[in-house]
Amino acid sequence: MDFLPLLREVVRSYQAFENFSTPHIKSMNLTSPQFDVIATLANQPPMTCKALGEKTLITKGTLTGILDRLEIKEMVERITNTEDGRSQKIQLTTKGQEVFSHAFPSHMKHLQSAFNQLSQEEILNLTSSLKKLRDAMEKLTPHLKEQ
Amino acid sequence: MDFLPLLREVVRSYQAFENFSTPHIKSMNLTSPQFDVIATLANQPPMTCKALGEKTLITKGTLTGILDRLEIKEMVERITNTEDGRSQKIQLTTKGQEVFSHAFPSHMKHLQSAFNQLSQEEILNLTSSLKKLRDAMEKLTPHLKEQ
DNA sequence: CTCACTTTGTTCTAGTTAGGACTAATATAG
DNA sequence: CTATATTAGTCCTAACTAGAACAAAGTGAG
Repeated sequence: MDFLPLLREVVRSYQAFENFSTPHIKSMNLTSPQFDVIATLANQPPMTCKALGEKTLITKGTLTGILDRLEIKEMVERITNTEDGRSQKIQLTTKGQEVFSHAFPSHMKHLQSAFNQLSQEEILNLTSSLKKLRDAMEKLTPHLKEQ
Repeated sequence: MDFLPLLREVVRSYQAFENFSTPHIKSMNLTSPQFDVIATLANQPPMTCKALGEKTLITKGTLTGILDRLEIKEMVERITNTEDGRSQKIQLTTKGQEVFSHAFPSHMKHLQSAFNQLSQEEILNLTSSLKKLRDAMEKLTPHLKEQ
């Protein structure tokens, strides 16, 4: 019945993840959302803002600014969508792909050093327990009109 | 060895928590960090910004702005610290206490409806597994000179 | 005591963040 | 076909976020 310790731990472990992950991403001259966008676009056909937002869990108003900054850095470009005039498609530039090919493996290695400390079984159990908690909350969350 | 599903689930379940919790707090005319500060100050002797930041996991630069807004709303006040001229002590005003006495039980009830869906055993297991993951990351996080 | 170091909180900057108003384009009902 | 509704993305606002530079106050070694 006492869920407060779990609630605190959810918040704290998420923050611990951010504190562990973010400085490493910063050291490669990216922000966390920028890294997220690049990793999502990599090795994929160009996708719309909507699709990109759904995959990264970044809302549209936020995504515009992140894409603006990645465009300035010439890592991403917006191209016209011939199928639908309302939207554009987003894709990595050559420079964006080069950044990805270095930053992604490097960051995975960084993360691995932490996750390594859990057994495969613990990882699986934790994943499914978290999903159950997430489902419980999502079921009760007033929807969120998908961006 | 494949930790990506867990990583995704940590991020997603945290976001699900935010999406579930935040709208309810907003409906009481507070932001999540403001609620957090008020709940931390309630039923406690006045504390310094430093102590408040450590308890809420809000860094000092951020905390200044949050306290400014809570002061404008007259829910919190900064009082001089007679023991140390560098710092002040923060405390709830009478209005802040009144807001807390309504908002806190109401929000706990809201959260309970989600956490209720997990058994006590699941809650305990999840809490300790998350703590283990957090410890693994904190151990490897370059310190972070405690604000 | 005095100078160097540390600590506390504010200020500043750059970047998210969500949500709502808005425009342009598409889809749909009649 | 046409008026209406929906959808995609941008812009705007208010707030949070970390981190670094800063001033004021306290601490400690000599």
